[in-house]
Amino acid sequence: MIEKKALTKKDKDISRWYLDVIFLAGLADYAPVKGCMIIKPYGYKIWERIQSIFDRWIKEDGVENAYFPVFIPYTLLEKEKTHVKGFSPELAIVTVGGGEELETPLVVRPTSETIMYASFARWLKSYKDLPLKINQWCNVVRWEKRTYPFLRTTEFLWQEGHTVHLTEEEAEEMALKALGWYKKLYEEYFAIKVFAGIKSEAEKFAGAKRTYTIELFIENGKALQGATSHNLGQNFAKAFEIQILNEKNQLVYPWQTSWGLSTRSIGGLILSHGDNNGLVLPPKIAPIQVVILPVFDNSPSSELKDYVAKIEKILASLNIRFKTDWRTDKTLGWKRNDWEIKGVPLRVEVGSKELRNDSVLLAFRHSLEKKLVKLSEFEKNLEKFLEEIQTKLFEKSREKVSQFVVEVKSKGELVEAIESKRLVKAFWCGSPTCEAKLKAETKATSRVLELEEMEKKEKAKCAFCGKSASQRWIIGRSY
RNA sequence: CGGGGAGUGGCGCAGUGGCUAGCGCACUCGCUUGGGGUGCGAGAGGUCGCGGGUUCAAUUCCCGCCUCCCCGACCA
Repeated sequence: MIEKKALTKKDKDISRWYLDVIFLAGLADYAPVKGCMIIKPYGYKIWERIQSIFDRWIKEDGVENAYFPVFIPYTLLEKEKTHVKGFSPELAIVTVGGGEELETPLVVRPTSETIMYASFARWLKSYKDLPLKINQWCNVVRWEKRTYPFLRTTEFLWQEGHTVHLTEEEAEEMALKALGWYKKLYEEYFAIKVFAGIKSEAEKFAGAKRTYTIELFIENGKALQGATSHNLGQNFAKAFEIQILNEKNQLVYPWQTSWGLSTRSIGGLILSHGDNNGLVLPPKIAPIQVVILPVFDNSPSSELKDYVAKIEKILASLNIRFKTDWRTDKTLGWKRNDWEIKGVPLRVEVGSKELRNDSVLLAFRHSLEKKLVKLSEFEKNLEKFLEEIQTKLFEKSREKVSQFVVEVKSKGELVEAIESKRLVKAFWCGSPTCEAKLKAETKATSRVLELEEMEKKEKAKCAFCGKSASQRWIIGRSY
């Protein structure tokens, strides 16, 4: 194996590796604005895959897409006090427009609760108008002090779903449903094992009653929040005076949710499956599932062209996303490396040898294994091969997670586990005071209380402060 | 906002008080090669971050400023 020119080894320096992969695979590029990035076509295609999958699910549930302005009057943002307090340190504010000082500064949206709910207040009059389910695919801006491509950029793309319900139960059900979509997206499509559950008081969204989260485990021992879903209670309804008449002709505040998934998910995808040769994309999310690599001298023979056309026809009939690499200005070895860095799940090599005995050479990206198969077998088993890759990637992810999450009982064990870059599962009291102390001493915070754990009520002691605790939380450092 | 580092062709870097500022990668053209990042030749590309000072002469020394990167506190 030839040493990659610029790709750092993943196990040697995961941060450096991560940046190398992003640039070498052509996912993104730096932008002239600090903290912002350019998402290049190959990276954007991944986002489009995510969009098409998720968009289908929400529409099936009756969610409708809409678009609200990127500018939010500052006065509007101030209406929900906890909300503005949570976001004010990271706001970008426009004070000049058309060469003149603006009377009311405009905030570049960090999220759209406020501007949407001001409209909802005007739209909703009756319980018959409910539930209202609106989603928007857009960009948002949060002026973070430290940025990192995909994982934390000043501007990022996301979807934000916002719903309004008559009852608390319905809103809670919606928040959990959205969480379920995210879990499904990560586990079944990204092939990443995740923790789905609830956030602690200290970690929840500014203005929410309750925040649900999807947490990913990353090999450097950190946890990455992959998506969130909030049960907003009636906090925003009260702040924005959303009032409706119920069946008994009483004026009531409805119950709301909001939930989001951002381009950060692409960062999680890169980190979860990538290896020393670059990106590894699961077939269900890969923009290109199969790359055909013809092998020839000088120029391809007409026989080879016909043979490749035959393979292309098979792939098209199976609805496979594929590409054929006819480039002549790059050598075979270069092209192999290129597709490996790009993480294409399956490479199909065909040259005179394969042509002669009616076969194709398959190279599996996730295992780096090669296999010579008859063309007939290729056609028959291709979908199975792709499914197997998908399954194996998920199994691998699950194993990695179980290996790195350790259960601890005492403070000593907890601190030691965090120090040795593990995520911890432990009884924890959930109090903000305890969490602040935990963070000060270990740099770790509570990540999530898994849904299955929420039901449990055991008599135990908090592993950190020793006060009574009844549930096991996942605790660790975060990205 | 605290600590550290760096600004020199597109990218990564070297270098020098003086005459024509280099190297690798990438790029263009020609040939060569092609089953794991091929090799050769020719070529294009630079206000040496900005401003000031010292000097016969500054990319090089001095002062100021700006920007970026890394490490911490804040975060989808």
